[in-house]
Amino acid sequence: MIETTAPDAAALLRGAHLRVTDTRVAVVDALAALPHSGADAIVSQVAHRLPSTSRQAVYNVLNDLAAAGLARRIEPAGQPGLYELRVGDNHHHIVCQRCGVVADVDCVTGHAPCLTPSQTSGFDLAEAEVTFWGICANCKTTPVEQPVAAL
Amino acid sequence: MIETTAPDAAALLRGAHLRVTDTRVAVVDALAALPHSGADAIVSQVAHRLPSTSRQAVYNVLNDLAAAGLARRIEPAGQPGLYELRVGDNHHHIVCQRCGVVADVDCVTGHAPCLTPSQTSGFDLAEAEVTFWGICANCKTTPVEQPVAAL
DNA sequence: GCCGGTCTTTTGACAGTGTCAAAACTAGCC
DNA sequence: GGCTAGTTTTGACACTGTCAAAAGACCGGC
Repeated sequence: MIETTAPDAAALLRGAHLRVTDTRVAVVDALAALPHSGADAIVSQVAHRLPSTSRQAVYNVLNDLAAAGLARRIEPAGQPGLYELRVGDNHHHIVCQRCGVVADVDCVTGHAPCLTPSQTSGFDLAEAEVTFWGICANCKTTPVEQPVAAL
Repeated sequence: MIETTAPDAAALLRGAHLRVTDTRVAVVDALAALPHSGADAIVSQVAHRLPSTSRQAVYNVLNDLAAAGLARRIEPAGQPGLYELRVGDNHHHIVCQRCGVVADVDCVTGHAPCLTPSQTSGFDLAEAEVTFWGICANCKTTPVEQPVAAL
């Protein structure tokens, strides 16, 4: 499913002053279809529509999207970088320690108590990132298969 | 500096039921001297004392230390894994977006308001990890040189 | 003090993720 | 239609970390 080109993919790109190309539209669609997926998964997804697309092109597009603020890159420890289209809203992530699946968590407390450490060691604070670790509902009911991240 | 073998390195290892070897003591000392440093930096530091130490041995030791709970591995996005000896106390990290230097931040609010997201998407929550991003005092006063290098 | 078993380290190779560079191509605009 | 700058392709490479097997070192028992 979701082979359809979202009509707003092009608009999204234009809005960010990025040229609208097949590759980029396909990557945006892939991101919409597979949130929290790695570059590799995006490459596969894009390949369904544009088999000739190179891995490099996808990396370029993902970097462009991230630079333009259209996508966000997250990188939970022990996993390759993941990309998501949700940006601008301050949300966090919860990662399954067993299977690595990632879910969104809306900003923990509404405002941002965590975002103001008592001592910043002289840093100019730009943002805070919260990652929760746990076991997902699916893994809770399933015997151990293969751990992804150990902590 | 700090070429001295900390007298507690051996004790630390013994306490964790790990054999006390030169390599391990050297790695623990290196971690004490260079907190928040990557495997590569540890290898270099260890090489001062034990030039014959292989990269692989250091990786082994670091993994052993982490597994034994003596060290903790953190992995800020865009950087290789970093190790630190501080464990057990719930502290977080602030990372310089420009030079990559990492500083400790004691637990933000004393207790843990961030550690209880409203909705856990069915996850069994194990722990929360907070990473702050900003510009360190040093980079604030210096024009841009090169992004995320090491110290 | 010596011996043996087990744990560590060495050595060399390899896998995954991501980047660099240059040439060919294409979208957007005049 | 034609031009120019931005994109994509292709191929190679760097970095981080892991795997495997043999050699070596540590620790406990005798």
